[in-house]
Amino acid sequence: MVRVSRQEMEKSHRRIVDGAARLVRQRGIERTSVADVMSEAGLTNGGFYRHFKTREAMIEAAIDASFEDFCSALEARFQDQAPENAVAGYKADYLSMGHVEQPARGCPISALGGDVGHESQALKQAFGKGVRRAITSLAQGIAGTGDEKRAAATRELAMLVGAVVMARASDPETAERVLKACREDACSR
Amino acid sequence: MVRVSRQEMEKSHRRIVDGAARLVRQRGIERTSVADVMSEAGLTNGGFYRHFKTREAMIEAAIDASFEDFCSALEARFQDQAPENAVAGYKADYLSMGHVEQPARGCPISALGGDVGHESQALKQAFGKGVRRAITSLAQGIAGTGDEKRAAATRELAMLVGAVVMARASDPETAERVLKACREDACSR
DNA sequence: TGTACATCAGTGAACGCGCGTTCACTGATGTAC
DNA sequence: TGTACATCAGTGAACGCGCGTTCACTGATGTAC
Repeated sequence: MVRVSRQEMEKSHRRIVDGAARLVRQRGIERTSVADVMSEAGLTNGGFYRHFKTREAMIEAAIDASFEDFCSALEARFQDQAPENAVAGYKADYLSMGHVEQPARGCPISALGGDVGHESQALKQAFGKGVRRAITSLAQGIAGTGDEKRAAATRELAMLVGAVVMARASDPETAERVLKACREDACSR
Repeated sequence: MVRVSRQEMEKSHRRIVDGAARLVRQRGIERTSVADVMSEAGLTNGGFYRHFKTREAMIEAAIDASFEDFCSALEARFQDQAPENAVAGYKADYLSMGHVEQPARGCPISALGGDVGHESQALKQAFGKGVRRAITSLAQGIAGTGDEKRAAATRELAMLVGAVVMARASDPETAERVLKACREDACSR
């Protein structure tokens, strides 16, 4: 089988993007090769350029997909429960060893932030858009008004991101301590 | 000139480690090649293995040197001024665009955290040691007692790290907003 | 609806290129007498 | 202190290897009549 229908091609495309979104969060952007992504999608490397002009274009799609994955889940929390509970649950999940050990489906900010810092302006633009969306979502569950609400959500998110980045980069014992300290945050409870 | 004296060799070693400590923070661990580091030290790639057994051993030395650089500067602040002023000054510098744009001499946690998350246990151990040292230093300037003091310092550091990671990975406008929101932190003032 | 033909999704090999590491070599340094 | 020799810091080329990208090719899909 060589050529597939347009429908099949769209499915392939989605498999490629979804796989890339998981792989970049798991392994990091630089350790995710075109061949890895294609193989994950059940394809071979040669066909990649029917879907993307360059590897960087795929990375951008993967960043977008990661934020879509993650932010839509966060937003859903606010549909299902009271704002305080939504934020509390979010923080508990975010600051868990499960999240630290499984970045593939987790927050793209902690998983990709360090990497994107060394990437092009185009990727930073895509990432910044995701960051603003995450702040907007989180602000729904924070007390305060207008700008101050957004600022408080930004600080909250910064603490979560910093905690998970430190935890992932440290030995397990230090990681646990960092998470624990941040779970005890009295400031926003 | 081919062989140099032991004194000269020690100087070479220091140049290699210091250069590596700057390069990894500037470009990231994966984008820092052995040849880059040697060239920065005024040497050629072939001589590298007189100084380190593997590239990873050099990365570990670079992590240690980065934390030494950074933590000793932080500790010096507490020698020179009152604890509250020391922390306030530290936070202002940390959350500046200057720090965001110049990672080379800045905090290794925000610069390397994302990278080290994908590295070996040995590197995570070295990194975790640095994280604990940074927390200990910062705790000097935080109110509270014992464990709670350390926990508060950890949260503070997490917010700083998260803010700079997000700022570096975002477009400039988003970066400025994130930094500003975190500078307004009312919690620990 | 059927036929003839152009299109193009996917294959698998090949291309340069940069990387970490190895190696034979050089000649000043360090040491033993 | 001088001499003879072993050591070894640094050089520069070479090695495999994995990577992003290109390419000729295949044959089912989509289209025009």
